[in-house]
This record gives sequence, C-alpha cells and structure tokens, in this order.
Amino acid sequence: MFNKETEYALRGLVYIQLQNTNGRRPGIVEIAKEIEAPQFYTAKILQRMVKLGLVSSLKGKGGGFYFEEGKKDIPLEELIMQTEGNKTLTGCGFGLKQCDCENPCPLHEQYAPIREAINKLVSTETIQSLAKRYTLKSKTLL
Amino acid sequence: MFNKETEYALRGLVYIQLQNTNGRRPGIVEIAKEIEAPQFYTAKILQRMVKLGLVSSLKGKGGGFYFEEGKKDIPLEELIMQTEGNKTLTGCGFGLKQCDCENPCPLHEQYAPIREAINKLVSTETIQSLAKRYTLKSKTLL
DNA sequence: TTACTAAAAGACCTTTTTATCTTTTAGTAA
DNA sequence: TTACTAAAAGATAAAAAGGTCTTTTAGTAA
Ligand code: FES
Ligand code: FES
Repeated sequence: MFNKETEYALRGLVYIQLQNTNGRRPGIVEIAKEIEAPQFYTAKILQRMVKLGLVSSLKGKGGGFYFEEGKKDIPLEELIMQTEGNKTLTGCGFGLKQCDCENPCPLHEQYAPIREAINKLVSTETIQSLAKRYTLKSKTLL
Repeated sequence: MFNKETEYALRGLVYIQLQNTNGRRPGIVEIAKEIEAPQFYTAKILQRMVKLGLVSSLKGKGGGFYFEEGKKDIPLEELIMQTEGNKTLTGCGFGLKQCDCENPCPLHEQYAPIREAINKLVSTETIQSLAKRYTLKSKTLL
C-alpha cells in the first residue's frame, strides 16, 4: 500500500505519540527498535518530519521526539503527501497521466470509489487517533 | 496504485485484446507507441507475460501478440500477482509483517474493507472485460 | 563549566525499479 | 530458398528507493 518511508514515519510518529501520553520523549534508538525499522534510516525520516513541523525534537540529555502541547492532530494525509506526493491519493489506477472523470479509463468506475474510501480514511484518521486506538487495545506495535 | 511494470502490462494486454477483436495482431513497436510506454521495457514485460502463458506471440512476418482462441479471460489479479506479488493485495496497511485479524493494527478496521474492495475489483475484472468497456465507449488508451 | 547525551547533517553505499540497446533466433510470405 | 520481419534474449545502465555510518552541533544535568 504505502512505501517504506511512509510506513516508518507512520509507525514512528504513532510510537512517539504513545510515549508522550506516558510522559516520555523517546529517542531514535528506542523508536527504531520498537517499531522494528532501520535505525539510521528512521532517524533521517523523523528528522525530515521535524523540519516539516509535523513533530518536534529536543537535543541533549533527556531529549528525544515529542508533539508540542496543544498542537492539533495530524491527519495521515498530511504525512503521505510529504512522503509520496499525491499520486497515491489522486492517480489513475490504469496508469493514465491523470484521472479524468470526463474521459475515464476502463477501471475508473470501479476504482474511483475505492480511491475515495482511501482518501476518506487518511483525512479522517490521525497519528493521534491511531495512537489512542493502541492505548485502548494495549497491543504491541509489531 | 500499481507499479510501472503492472501498468504497462495491463495497458499492453488490453491493447492487444482490443486489436485482436479487430482481427489484428499488434507488434511491440505499435503497442508501446499506442499505450505511451517505453518500447524495450514494454517488450521485456510482454515477453515475460508470454513465458507465463498469459498471452501468446508469433514471430516473423505478420507476427505479433495475441490471445489464443478459446482462452479463458484473465483476471487482473493473475497479472498483479506476477508483477508485484501478493503484498499489494494482502499486506497490512500499517506495514506490519502481516495482517492478522486476531491482532490487528490501528488501521486494520478501516483499511481491511478497502483492501477487500480492491481484491474484489481485481478478481472480477479481466483484461477482456476492460477491453470490452473500451470498445463500448470507443475511447483512446491515454 | 564540564561531561555527557541525543539529535542534525551529510557523505556514502546497496538494492530495486525502470529503461535502453544490440544480437540472435524463429517464423512468414513470396 | 531467399528476403524479410518480428519476437527472444540478454547485456548494460540510469534513476529512485532504501539503508548505513561518521562527524558535528546543540542542549541538559550535575
Ligand atoms: S481515469 Fe483511470 S481511475 Fe479515473
Ligand atoms: S493488521 Fe494492519 S491492516 Fe490488518
């Protein structure tokens, strides 16, 4: 469904939110280990997320990644647009240059509703709503 | 949605079916040009499809690609499994090693129905049904 | 202010995907 | 049987994705 970068960012951010709720600011070594992702690659990705303002980080002793108090929830869509652009969410399933309802490909009628459902999912769900769901069910992240 | 290989194979096969219906066996140069795909790459992909038995081809003058008379329709699923394996059709949306209904990720409840819809689409639609839809609407392939 | 800690930055590497080109082989038609 | 045609095969390569490692910088705590 999504590429590795999106997956690692998604799992990483959800883990950060989860730990923040417990009053902790996890560091990259811990995050990577817990979400079973390559440490340095995940670091690079999360650093990019910080630059984009999706999450914050603090250097030095006691530092780590965290979400600012009062920051509003982050829809998955925002993340996906940064990691893979809009092709996943708006592209034609048949590979045409663009999906054009006026001149639909033979997959359009069947595929468009599915793509709509995906769009609804990623605009409704947020990093925070996923984290909350984890807290409720208290499952592992793997 | 799908990768380039799948897209080129899909568009190529639909084009072949479309031309077959008109009593023609298109060659690779024509196919690539019509579906706006890189010629040699498309050739390689279609040759693989021939080896897999999804389509047939004939060398020499008057040769080209074609579907055997009486061959049964090819569901898109069959093509996708060959070009990208089952990850697209059965993988976990959150990137867990596998989607496990007993131990679902926080996306599972929302994502599983969408994945189901995709599976239904690719097992119901075939190269032939897509080609027929084109014939009916007489649209271009781009 | 020192020692330590953790992220930031960026160079570097590997694998996979996507793409191109040349040579060979097999077939057709005349 | 010759000339031609078109796919088959496979070497090569560019680009993108995925991943690793080292050095630097900024911050904290004691
Ligand atoms: S035109 Fe192909 S999905 Fe809309
Ligand atoms: S467990 Fe993630 S989609 Fe089913």
